[in-house]
Amino acid sequence: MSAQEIIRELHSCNVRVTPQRLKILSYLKGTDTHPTAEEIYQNVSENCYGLSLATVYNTLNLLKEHNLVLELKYGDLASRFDGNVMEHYHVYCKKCGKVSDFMGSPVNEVKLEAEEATGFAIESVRLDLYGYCGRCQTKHDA
Amino acid sequence: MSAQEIIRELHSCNVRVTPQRLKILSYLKGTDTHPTAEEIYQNVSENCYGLSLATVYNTLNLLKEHNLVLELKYGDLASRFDGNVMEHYHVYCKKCGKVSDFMGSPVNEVKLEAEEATGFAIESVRLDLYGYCGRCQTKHDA
DNA sequence: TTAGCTGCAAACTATTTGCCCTAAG
DNA sequence: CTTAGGGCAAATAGTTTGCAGCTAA
Repeated sequence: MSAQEIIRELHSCNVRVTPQRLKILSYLKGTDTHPTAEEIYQNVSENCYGLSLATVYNTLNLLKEHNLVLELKYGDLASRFDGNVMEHYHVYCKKCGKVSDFMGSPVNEVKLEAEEATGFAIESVRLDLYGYCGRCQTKHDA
Repeated sequence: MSAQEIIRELHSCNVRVTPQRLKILSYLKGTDTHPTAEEIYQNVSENCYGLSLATVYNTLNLLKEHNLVLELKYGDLASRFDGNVMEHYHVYCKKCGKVSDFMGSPVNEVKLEAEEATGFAIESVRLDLYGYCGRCQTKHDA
């Protein structure tokens, strides 16, 4: 995703474009490692002199509100962020903490069931699968 | 679920039975409100004089490790806990924060797809649906 | 008897906020 | 030129931990 496209995305949300926001969002759109705020800060700082961690948090909250990024909370401490906002799911390794994306069959039926059963109007879904990644499977001592 | 049954559950995990643990687990098994640690503390304190919040946290962590309770983290700050550990899903109201249980079709196919696509060995699933509860649907200003 | 638990308070960590200045529009 | 945003440091909130006395087994 080019810088121009990202600028357009920000404009379309009536969000003022700043170098910090541009770089943070670009970074997130260009990785699939689901970094934490701290990791984003480390990486983006490299070409954004003087960037502060508070700005990273503020920016992530802003982007989140406009559905430009996803926040993923796992059992561990720091939230992880995902620049891919298309419906997709995640697998989480209980041993090493690795998070991988996974495109699965949409779970629309479940959405409908939920609306009927609970009376909620469902807008979005989050599906996480917990287990052990290939690397950790052999050596995991439950 | 009777106190006797809860004691048996704790024993079967080689967990020492204390009044605090008994009361916290009983409370969680007997509610479907997905309380936070603070709420558990408030409620259990009423008939457990001198209970401390740290004990609530320690106990919840212990129960979690033994899969006797589930921890649910949402966008808001405090984790919520669920004493129902059978596979079921949750709907979360983006307006008022209410969390309801929902028994849906098991998503086993998705589990298999994920194992094939990612090479992970999947052990458990968490499916959350986000939207607006009946009460909040009429008055939500997106 | 004794390993493990509790309560308390202090520590810790992720995240948020207030203030002042800079920069986007 | 005007107002939102950035940087910094201090504040906050949820959660964890160290320690000393207590208790379940």
